[in-house]
Amino acid sequence: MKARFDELIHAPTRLAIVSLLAASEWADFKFIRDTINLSDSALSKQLSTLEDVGYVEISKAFVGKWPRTSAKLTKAGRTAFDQHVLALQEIVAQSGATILPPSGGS
Amino acid sequence: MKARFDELIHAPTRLAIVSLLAASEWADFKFIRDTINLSDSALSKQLSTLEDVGYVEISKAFVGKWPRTSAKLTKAGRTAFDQHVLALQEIVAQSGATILPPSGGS
DNA sequence: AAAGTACTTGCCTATTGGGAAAGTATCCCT
DNA sequence: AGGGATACTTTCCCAATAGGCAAGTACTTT
Repeated sequence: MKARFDELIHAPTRLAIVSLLAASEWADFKFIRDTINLSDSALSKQLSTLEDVGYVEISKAFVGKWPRTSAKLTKAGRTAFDQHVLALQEIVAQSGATILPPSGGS
Repeated sequence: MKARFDELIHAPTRLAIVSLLAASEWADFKFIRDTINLSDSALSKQLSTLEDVGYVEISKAFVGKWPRTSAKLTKAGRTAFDQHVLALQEIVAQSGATILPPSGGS
């Protein structure tokens, strides 16, 4: 896998979102918002951004009577994340730190 | 060592600078500039920023007749970098990736 | 004297991220 | 039915940031 630094993923908030999604299959809005401690509007915008570039898939389903928005990494999103982690590995490796790549693929 | 995400270090350009400095004792201006491919002004400003917060020490010496500006991580800078790497480790660990901390101290 | 080295500083602009608040749509409660 | 709540989305606004360019500083080479 080729290492590719991804500015979009690197930004602190999106790094938190994407790595959270990398750990879970589907994560819903409230969970993400509360986990990374973000306002509704900020999260909404970041998810739209990530969706626009094809890194996340958004699902809007009704659970009972209530709408629930969930997000999941797309294959492209996971690849970009994995590559970004590799890029961090390369950058940080110079200092003596080592980053091992994700063990789980998509 | 406590993990602490550092926004200042996280920014792409400064992450490149700091991890470069983490690998070398002293690095001089031209070397950093050419390695991370930055303009003089941009590097100058970033080094000033890093110096202002106490993460780098700047040395201005004359080598022969020519001035040479060099930079080195301070202890605080190295600590902040190490802690930031740990913070990345924690974030990324959720996804199945593993980051090992730097092996070499200051 | 003119030009080059080695930066630094000021000016400007483009982009970004986030909060606040209003908007949309639906639902629960009284 | 009206009021408030849930679950977001969108608009408005602002503050911070980064980088390029150009000018400035200080000294050297030709």
